[in-house]
Amino acid sequence: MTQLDQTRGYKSIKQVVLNRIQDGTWAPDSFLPTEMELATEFSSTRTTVNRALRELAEEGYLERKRKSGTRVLEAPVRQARLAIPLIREEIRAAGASYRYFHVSSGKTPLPAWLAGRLNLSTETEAVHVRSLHYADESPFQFEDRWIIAGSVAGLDTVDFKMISPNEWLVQTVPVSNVDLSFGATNADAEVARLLDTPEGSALFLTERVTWLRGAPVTFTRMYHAPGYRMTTKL
Amino acid sequence: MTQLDQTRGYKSIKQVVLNRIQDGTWAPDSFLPTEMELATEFSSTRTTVNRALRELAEEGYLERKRKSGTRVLEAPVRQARLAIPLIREEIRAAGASYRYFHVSSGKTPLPAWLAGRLNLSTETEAVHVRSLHYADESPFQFEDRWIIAGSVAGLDTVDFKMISPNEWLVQTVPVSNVDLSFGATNADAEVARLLDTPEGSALFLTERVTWLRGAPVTFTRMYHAPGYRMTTKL
DNA sequence: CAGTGGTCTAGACCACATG
DNA sequence: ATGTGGTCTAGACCACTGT
Repeated sequence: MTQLDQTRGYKSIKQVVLNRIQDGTWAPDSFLPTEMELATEFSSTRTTVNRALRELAEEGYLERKRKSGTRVLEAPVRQARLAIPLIREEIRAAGASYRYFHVSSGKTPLPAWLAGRLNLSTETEAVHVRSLHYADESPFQFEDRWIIAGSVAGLDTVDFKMISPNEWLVQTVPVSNVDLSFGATNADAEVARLLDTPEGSALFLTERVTWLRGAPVTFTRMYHAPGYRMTTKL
Repeated sequence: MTQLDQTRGYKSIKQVVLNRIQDGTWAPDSFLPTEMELATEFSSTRTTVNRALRELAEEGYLERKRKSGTRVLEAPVRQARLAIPLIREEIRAAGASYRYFHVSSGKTPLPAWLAGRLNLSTETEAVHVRSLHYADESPFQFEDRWIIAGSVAGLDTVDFKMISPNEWLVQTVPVSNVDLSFGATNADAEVARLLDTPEGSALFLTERVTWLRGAPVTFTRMYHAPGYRMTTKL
């Protein structure tokens, strides 16, 4: 089937295997030869074959199980990798200048819908920050954020008129777990005003819950200005 | 800083390194010891340390360069992995029954905007298929798809009244590359009618270009019914 | 129990980036 | 020129799982 695969290395093995899947040599749901057999065929070692197959499995093409072997997946579970940059970086990367604008902030008990969602008491206090992110003087994103009081040290002393909550949290809570949700929503009167768009415009909406060691730290709704696209390549 | 890391293996090394990043032992923008040094510290080999660091780099925590070494990234470029299931599976997984409905199909030259986007001549012929995917008798997604004539064998003999283009393509073109784009759009009159929603509703929109060996095969716009959410974890 | 992938070791050479 | 990560080899033992 394949010939002259004289280039060496796990990458070329990956490519050959992918080609054989694409051209049907190894049909969906069928099993590949064992690592040992492939190592012999490619005049390589099992270690190298293993890396090639392991990566292909991670990319969603193969399923590997001890004892049974390596199987070609029928409908490859395609995975997209989304990069989630800081908004400042995202805007800069698009070649625009970035500006942060503070709309409002203050301490308040969690609204009931959010307390329920985070599985916290409605008496939990939070800092509610609303802000705008501009790209070249056009509103790019409206950010509506709650930060749970007591979840992060130093929260009481931050002035969100000066620094965006995102930037501050990234500095303060370097690594955490995140739940993301994407959807669409019609702009209500206030969001429309803030984003300088007609009421009812379809906005791309991102919701994000950040957890630190199992406890929620912050919940954010981000409303993107009309026309925003989130893209990915596989 | 860290103690009693008696568990062995590249996974435990990953965990220890992550902990040291989180607790500030290795601050952002600072350099880690070399693989050799870490191998000594963990009583392991460079191969094993290499795997741990390689995976952490792939997950966005580290940047590795020959000669300079391994650096802790300031703001980890968080990446989300989105699973892109077949819509039939997505609906079934949500516990609803799936039904496919054919709206229209026919052969036509590519519209200019699409030809430009795919870098093809406007004289290129394509099959244009429009269809609906129902979840429990509610419209779930409207699919507006062009399939490039000649890009796939057997296209002329398929009856898209019987099989959804997605299902057919998955069977026919097992492996391919995909560009994805997500956004929001207001429902126009026709889409509103098809999805049984008021005109102007904010819809979550997915656009997808599928490539086979560098040539475009199909372009799809998928309009999701109001309320649709795409979720993931980091 | 036996077969297959998962991982580790010890050592080597190579590729690339920096001084 | 030199240091660091990138990868390969050859061999070994282990862990899971199907029979």
